[in-house]
Amino acid sequence: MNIELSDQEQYRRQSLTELRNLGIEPYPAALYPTNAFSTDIKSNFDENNPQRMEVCVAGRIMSRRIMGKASFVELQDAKGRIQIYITRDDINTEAQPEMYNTVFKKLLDIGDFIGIKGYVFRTQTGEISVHAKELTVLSKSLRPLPIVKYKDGVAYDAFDDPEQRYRQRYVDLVVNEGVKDIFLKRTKVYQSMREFFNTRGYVEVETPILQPIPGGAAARPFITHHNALDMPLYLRIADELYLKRLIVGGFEGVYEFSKNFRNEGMDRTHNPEFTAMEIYVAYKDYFWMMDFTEQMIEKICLDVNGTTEVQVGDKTISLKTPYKRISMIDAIKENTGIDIEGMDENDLRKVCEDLQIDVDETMGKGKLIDKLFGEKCEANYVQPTFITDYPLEMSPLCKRHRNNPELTERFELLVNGKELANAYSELNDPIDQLERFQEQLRLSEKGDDEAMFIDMDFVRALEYGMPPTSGMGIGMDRLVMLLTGQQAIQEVLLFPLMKPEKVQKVDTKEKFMELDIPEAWAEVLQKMGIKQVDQLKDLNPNKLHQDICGFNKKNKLALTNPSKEEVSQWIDNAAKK
RNA sequence: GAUCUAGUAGCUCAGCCGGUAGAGCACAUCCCUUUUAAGGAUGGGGUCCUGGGUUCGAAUCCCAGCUGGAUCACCA
Repeated sequence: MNIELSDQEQYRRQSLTELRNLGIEPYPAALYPTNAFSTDIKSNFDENNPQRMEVCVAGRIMSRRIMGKASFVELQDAKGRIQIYITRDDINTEAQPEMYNTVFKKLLDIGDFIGIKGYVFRTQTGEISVHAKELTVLSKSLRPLPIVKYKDGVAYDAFDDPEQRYRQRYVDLVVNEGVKDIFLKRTKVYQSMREFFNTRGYVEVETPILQPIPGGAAARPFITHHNALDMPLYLRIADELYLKRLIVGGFEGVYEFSKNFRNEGMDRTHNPEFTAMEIYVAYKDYFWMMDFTEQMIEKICLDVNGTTEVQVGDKTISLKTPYKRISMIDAIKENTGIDIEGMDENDLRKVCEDLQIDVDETMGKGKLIDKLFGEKCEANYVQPTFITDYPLEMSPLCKRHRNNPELTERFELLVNGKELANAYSELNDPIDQLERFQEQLRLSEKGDDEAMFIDMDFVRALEYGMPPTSGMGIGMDRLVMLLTGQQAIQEVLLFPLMKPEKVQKVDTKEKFMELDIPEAWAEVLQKMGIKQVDQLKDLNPNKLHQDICGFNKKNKLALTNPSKEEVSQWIDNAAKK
């Protein structure tokens, strides 16, 4: 028996063998003809119909209540749970007379998949259940699931360690109520957004994830290497520049759900890979895009939640249109009382210092204003608000404001004090674009490691001419967080990035035995945590001798203790390896 | 990256001033035909995260590390 397995795992493996001995394959190949889901059975049940509803269901055993010759099983399928009533005389067959007492009661466990054919009825306590007439083993589970019980929506013994939940999301999905719902809603958000774009005739496209120049955003990229071309490649940080090339190419509107990768810190709102949606529409400006964005969000919220209100923590947020619109300068005035209109870099630095905001020499005018806004204003916009007209310097891909050359035609949509969407009237003047890129290069030389690279092909595309265009990007993960009331991005990503689990290498018993260690003692060493023969060579022979003799005594193994000389010979043998 | 905090049975957790490790669920054995966080009785199960140190003695105290979480920093 494998010493690495817990007793429960060993029992389950034993049951597996016994099932096979009884002629029952625990992992059958044939399809199982299910014709009903738990939730549908419950909602379609009609007590007054004298005709029994025959069903065939399949799922995982989540709990068992065994009462002698009769038992109740909670079966969980993709949509929910249904109770199964099983009696000995109903499921035993001539071919398998031990179906109830041995197979069901002894060899099946919580977590196993079974199929049930039977009819729907209501028990004396009123629960709609399936009366089993036939039980089929569909898949044996060798690891015990965490047992989570629910009563009146309260979870008992919830499986709630975030590390285990994210690493073993499959377990989280099986045992924790509501986790699957978040991901079903995530899919609905995508469906709803696609529908919104598709009905307007915009085209979903795919653009490169491996890029020679990571453009379209200010962020540190992941770098990788292409062997055949012997050149560096970057994982995309945004798809903006590619989508605009498509507008140059003559598409009216294009959009993409873009997996982006940014080599930055991780926390409850940042995962190294995340999904943004970006859309670009020709002949529009950012005013049009504000209308478009708020309509889109309202629609998605209604489709997903059936209401325009969402609850995030203790805040209720209304996503009903129209949303407040305020310029960045007015927002700063509104929150700090300071009018920064017309200030130069030095004035702004002084304002920041007066407000005790950390600033440094590498920050240009744009970054200073951004920082000022971020520190003093952003968190105050809980209800959806469009902040408009950002400083030129921090928006190198955005068109200059039609009335003020210091500003750009840009907005961000803030909800719950955080950026949700970002949009421009896109810069389509190729000469201005090149100058802005060059300004970014100067910032980069000044020490701003997020300043953008110059993408000359993108400039060349603009030189062929891009129609006036408005573009918008929205963080899909953040949107799903908002619509599901989650406070951590890890809760809306099926598999958030985690540091790799450390798995200790385990040498086989035989490897220990090669060192002239008797089999019984090899097992003892492994049980004591010496999993690899390499570990032996650094040990003190006296201490090891005492330890293993002590282990023998403590665990009443009744083994004959080896001599000190034998033990030190083991260690010598290990050192020679 | 910094600070704080946590890691004990398959799961959720107790375990104070250092003295042979506990509970509930799960599991095993036996009894029991309609129960529902569902029966009853009995029982098995632990590298107390890892490695050092202090001590006669460490799950407990100290140091370092690993892995989470929170806060901050960073961050379109």
